Amino acid sequence: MEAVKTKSSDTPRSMPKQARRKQLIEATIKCIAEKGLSGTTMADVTQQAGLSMGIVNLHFETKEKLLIETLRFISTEYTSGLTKIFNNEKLSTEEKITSHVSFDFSRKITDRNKLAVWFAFWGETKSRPTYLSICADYINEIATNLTKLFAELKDEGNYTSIDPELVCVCYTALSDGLWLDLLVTPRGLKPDQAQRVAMHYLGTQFYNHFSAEKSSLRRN
Amino acid sequence: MEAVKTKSSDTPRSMPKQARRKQLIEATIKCIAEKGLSGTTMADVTQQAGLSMGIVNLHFETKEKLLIETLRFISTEYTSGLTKIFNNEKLSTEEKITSHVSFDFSRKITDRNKLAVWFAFWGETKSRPTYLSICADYINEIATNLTKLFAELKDEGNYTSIDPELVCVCYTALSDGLWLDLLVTPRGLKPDQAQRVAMHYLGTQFYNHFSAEKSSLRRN
DNA sequence: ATAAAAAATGAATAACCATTCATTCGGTTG
DNA sequence: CAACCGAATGAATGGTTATTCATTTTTTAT
Repeated sequence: MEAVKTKSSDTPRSMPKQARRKQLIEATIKCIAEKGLSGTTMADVTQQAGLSMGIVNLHFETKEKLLIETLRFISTEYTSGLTKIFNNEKLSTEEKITSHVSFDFSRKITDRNKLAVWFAFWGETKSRPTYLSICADYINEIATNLTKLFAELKDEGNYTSIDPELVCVCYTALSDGLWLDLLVTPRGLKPDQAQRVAMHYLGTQFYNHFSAEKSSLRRN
Repeated sequence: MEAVKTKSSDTPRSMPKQARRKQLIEATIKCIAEKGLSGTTMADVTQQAGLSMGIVNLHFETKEKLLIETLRFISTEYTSGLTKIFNNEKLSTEEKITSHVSFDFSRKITDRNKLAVWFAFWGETKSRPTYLSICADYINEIATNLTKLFAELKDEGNYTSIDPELVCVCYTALSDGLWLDLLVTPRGLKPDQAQRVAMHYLGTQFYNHFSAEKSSLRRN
């Protein structure tokens, strides 16, 4: 942890409560990425935020609640981005799916700090019901929407043998697994290559909509 | 943590050193699954093993080294299983691939305790070079073998437009993502359904070898 | 300008936890 | 069976860390 991001002087006390909470959550994300979930201390987080020790307890009561809000933050960021695409009436079904994939592999989402946070929490879902519940919620929400999109495209394109639910499970798993590649082997796969791999799969299902020619691992 | 697995009386002092180490590693896996990586203490592990506090330091020197050996244990278990399949000369290429998939979704591998351990360590790879290095090693080893299998099947089946490397990346990511499904939503997807999803993808690539009819999410 | 309220501070506290090591235990050997 | 030796024990130690709260700083209201 080298330099702090934000000095107290940059963040007046008059700022809305919500903003300070966000500042602390972002410091938490950075700390989890740099020291791991098990190595992140209150001192780390507050120092990263450029604030003093007691500040987390003032705004979140306990460390555990800060962690829960951190998970909720990245979950909400993810689902709200996807919901916006899903509800955008200017987009065709095909465009919604393409946007969904682009979003999944956008810089904002595939930032390695955030990927590290996702995996850290996933690794603890078995022991913490609260984490599990938050994850189950966003997974269900996204699955519902995405399955609908695949069902729509199936109708529009007269794809008779497609099972939208299966394609949703498969795409989602693929996307999560590609995130792991981006986290663990940063010098291997790049986000745009990962995106092509995801499109390659969709191309196998909706061959008239998503061409396979752009799915090579190598740059065109 | 309810009952301890092994009483001291079951594990005489004369047992080989290697066996005691394994016993402690297995206790560690159980603890990580039940309390999370961040919540696992030396007292937890030794109690789970039915042994006394100082035992980990006696056999592993430090907690950190115990954790590293735990990651190495599950990595080795996984790669050695796959290597055995890859080197089995009685199997055809097609059978090797099917066996690989079966192994990926076998009880031994999709045990939720072990899945929790995988994700816990993945979440810390960014902050711990040792974890990263262990993961990179097994990933590369498996990718090399699996890509070879896909290249062989491509030749054997005259599939002209397949990119074996792409299929390997895609299958591996899919498999990891399905593990996440098995970990996070245990009441949803079951291992045999996950296996069908994986075969569904392979069926899109090697349609003459892996029929699509067995890829439904629902039971046949 | 002043008082009251709110936000933030950080030293002190209390709980927790990895590690140590003097002692005990169990198995082996002569 | 007695002496020995490696394995195991667990109470004690010392370092770490989450949380508290009396005090200080800043903002807002009058």
